[in-house]
Amino acid sequence: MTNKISVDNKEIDEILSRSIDTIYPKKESLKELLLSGKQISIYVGIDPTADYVHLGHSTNYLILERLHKLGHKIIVLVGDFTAMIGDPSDKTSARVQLSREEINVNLKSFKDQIGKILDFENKENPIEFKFNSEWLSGLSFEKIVELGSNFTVQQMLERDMFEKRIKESKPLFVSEFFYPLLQGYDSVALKVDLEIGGTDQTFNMLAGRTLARRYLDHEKMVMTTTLLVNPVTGEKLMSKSLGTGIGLNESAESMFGKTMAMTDEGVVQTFIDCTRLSLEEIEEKKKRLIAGENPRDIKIELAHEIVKMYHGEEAAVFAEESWKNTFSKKEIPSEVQEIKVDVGALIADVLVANNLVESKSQVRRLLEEGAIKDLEKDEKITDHLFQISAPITLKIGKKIFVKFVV
RNA sequence: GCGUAGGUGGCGGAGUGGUCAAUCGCAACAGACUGUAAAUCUGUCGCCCAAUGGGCUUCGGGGGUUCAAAUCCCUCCCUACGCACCA
Repeated sequence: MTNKISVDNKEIDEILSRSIDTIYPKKESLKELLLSGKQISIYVGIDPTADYVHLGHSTNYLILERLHKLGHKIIVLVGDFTAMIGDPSDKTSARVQLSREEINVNLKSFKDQIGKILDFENKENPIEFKFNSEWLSGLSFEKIVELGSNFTVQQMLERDMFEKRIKESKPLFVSEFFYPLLQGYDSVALKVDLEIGGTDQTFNMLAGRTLARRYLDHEKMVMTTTLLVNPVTGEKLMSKSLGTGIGLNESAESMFGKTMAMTDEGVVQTFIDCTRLSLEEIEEKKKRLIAGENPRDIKIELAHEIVKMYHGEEAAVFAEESWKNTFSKKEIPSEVQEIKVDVGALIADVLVANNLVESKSQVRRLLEEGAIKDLEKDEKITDHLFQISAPITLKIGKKIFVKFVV
């Protein structure tokens, strides 16, 4: 296959700097390779246990999109084998062995979400999918021992994460040492030229670099991308556990709302990492912020841009309108989920039955705190025996809106 | 294998027979203030019950002692540290 490779200097420079933390061995080497006109192969790994992809992940895919457009070969590696081993640091969760079907379901969900960024339908330069169980499940113990001889325990222990756990007298399992070995071996099996991942993957990706050199005498480069963090506090902006992650499969409204709820300090970085706007355009926004423009308005533009990427311009306009009406003008949202209930149903029962609130105790607290409001009458509901006898639109807490019809 | 210290709610970490649904911190949730931002202040934070009260299930698993156990005993599992081992 002879694909035409673009060597657009400006584009390549941007790929090499935008959202990039470090390039190994160095930026110049990769630049040289990209300018050579040769097609290179690039891979990213994904975890098949999760069908949840968030905005933080999108950074890598936006870079891949650019490389793909230049004509390079993209490989998505599904870590079905590594996922099967499970994360030993989280002993509470059982080590799940996913069936091929479950993996396929997650994979489809992944494609639906990432398909908004990467062109999976491209026939001329198709994006390839691989599963690492293909080569990892057949590895002999001998081979694994041999792989292990490429690294020292000291190297492993230097990892921050391990060092920290030793210092804190927390368990560190031998199996955790296998991770970099197996992930590194993926690079050997795939014979790729470049791997892209977040900075948290640095060690594993570099292990692959070592192994590719040993076994293939091949220089595999590594590109680490910055994680979305609050530049002031250093806290992760996209954290599933903190509930701040914005999933790519969320509705336009929810995506818009969550973006607006994001801290101001991360706006510019999010533009850089999660949108396709040019750096010049982003620079403009930054100037406006410095000039003292209300960050909220820049954030609205960000939210609009993000929603547009995943739901289209029309939905973005609508979501923006809807957000402004609901939260700035305090109007009743134009689109509210409707739930049909029986006449006389108790409010607590209904809210719990529809998973809007996790327990009746929680409903009771919300009622006591004045967090549940009848939007049409504009009054708080505090009676725990409140019965729904006529259609009613409720606001529960800050962001749940629901209409009950009888 | 031996010894020592441990295993408590989403996390960290108190509590060592009744006053413990379990101090406190973080996270989370709600209210106020706002821009559904941040910061700040206030409150909530196992589940269930027409309920200033009552019931149920929790403190690694199982069994026991007691009117009463997170707290005592037995047993099993798990972790850290030290000793031993180190082909």
